[in-house]
Amino acid sequence: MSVNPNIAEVVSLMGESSRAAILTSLMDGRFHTAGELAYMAAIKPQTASFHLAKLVEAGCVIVEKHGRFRYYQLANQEIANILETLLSVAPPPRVNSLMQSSQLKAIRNARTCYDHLAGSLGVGLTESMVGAGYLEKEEKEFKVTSKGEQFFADFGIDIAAVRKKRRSFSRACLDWSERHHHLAGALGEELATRLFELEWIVRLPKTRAVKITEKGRLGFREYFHLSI
Amino acid sequence: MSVNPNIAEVVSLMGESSRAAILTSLMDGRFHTAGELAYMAAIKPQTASFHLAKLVEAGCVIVEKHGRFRYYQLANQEIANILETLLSVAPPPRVNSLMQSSQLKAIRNARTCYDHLAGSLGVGLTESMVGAGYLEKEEKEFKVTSKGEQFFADFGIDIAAVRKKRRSFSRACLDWSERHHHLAGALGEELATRLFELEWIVRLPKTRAVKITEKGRLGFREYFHLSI
DNA sequence: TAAATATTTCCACTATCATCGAAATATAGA
DNA sequence: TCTATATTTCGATGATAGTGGAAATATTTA
Repeated sequence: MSVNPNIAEVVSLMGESSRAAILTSLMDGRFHTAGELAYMAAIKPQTASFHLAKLVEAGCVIVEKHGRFRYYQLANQEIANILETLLSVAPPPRVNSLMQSSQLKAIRNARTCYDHLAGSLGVGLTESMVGAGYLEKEEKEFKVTSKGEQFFADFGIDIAAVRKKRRSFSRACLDWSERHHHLAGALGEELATRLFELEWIVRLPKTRAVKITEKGRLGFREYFHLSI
Repeated sequence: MSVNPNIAEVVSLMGESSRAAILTSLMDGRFHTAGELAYMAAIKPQTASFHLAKLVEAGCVIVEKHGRFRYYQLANQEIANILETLLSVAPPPRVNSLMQSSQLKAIRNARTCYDHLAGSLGVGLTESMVGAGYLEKEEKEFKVTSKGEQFFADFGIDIAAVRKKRRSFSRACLDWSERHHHLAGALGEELATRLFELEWIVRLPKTRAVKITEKGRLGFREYFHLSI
């Protein structure tokens, strides 16, 4: 229906537990099939389908059809932002088991936030780059210094190409677990992509937590002076 | 799953129209009786009571009993912030009458945000004090300079006493209508209180808009170089 | 063509919940 | 003590909406 998401509608939609579970699952920024989302929200596929239709209708979620699968994803970064904000507002999850406790630890430690990195790692990287003079914190974004331009180039990221993308270049995103800002926007995405490419981090199954590899541990120490 | 904070719980409370009306009424930062809130939300007292109990239970609202009255207030500044954010997210109110249009103008011009000033006046005052070197903008708060200490003392505000309060001293709060930061926290509250005391501003009935008096117009020009 | 899988549509059931009348409780004032 | 007022509790009602069974649709694979 409407191309632009009606944000008020979005908020009321997120108030329902099953939809909230679906959206939270989508916060990893990846595509998920309807069946996966149904499983993750612990509801039947029909019910998930019902909710997903509403979410698509409201512009919260987009869908791509590939064969008999339908892949769902958050519609855009703005939706992810609202969700992230609401996550920071919501009470911390109840910990019922050791399993959950370690999952929670993992997700606080390093996770994807839609398309960029968040958690302790995301904030740590960002602060390291600010400390090194590669980035400068401004009101709502990070400015890349000339020293930073060089750094990103060395790191294999083409700043000029990233700037051309039709989205905000280097937004500051508030981290719910750390309560600090981390790098988001096109540059944040590019950095995350590069780190996956370098295999410094790998995705963990069934969660948006990411794991820092041994290669990554060394890399983060050398390039970002982060001891993991 | 369920290692993520439960966003549904908090959001669903605010997503219901009667509760939203109650909370919006409470955004003026004052205490209101249950009856007042019922009237403002256009529901029967029983219904308001039902909603208020939920809001208290969830920690959104606090209540104080005085005689046969129960005075309700927003629980804390954080709740006010969330509401302020959701208001900024919601579509602008439809203007059905000239009356509403002027009310909207008034509320954009100068209003209370829980306990401090917001709107054009709140942002204007803050920027004036930053420009004059009384405040310095930091990440999430404003620092009072030594020049500022003197200014506030002259203005009748005891900075040392304000610092002692068990709350954040001088937070920066994002303004939904102006999209700029304004002074909040204990100092923001104290400033607003002082301005009411000086009768530079007065509360308007049934709204959180405030009116700038003639005395205020002169005062804001002289002390803050604001032409109203 | 047939079978299996992914997903949706249709439909009926059910639980939830906002609402409000009636009654109960609490307090102030006369 | 009696009355008026403020508010809550109880109980009933009605509407909304999440849910999942059954069946339809679409697509892949054998």
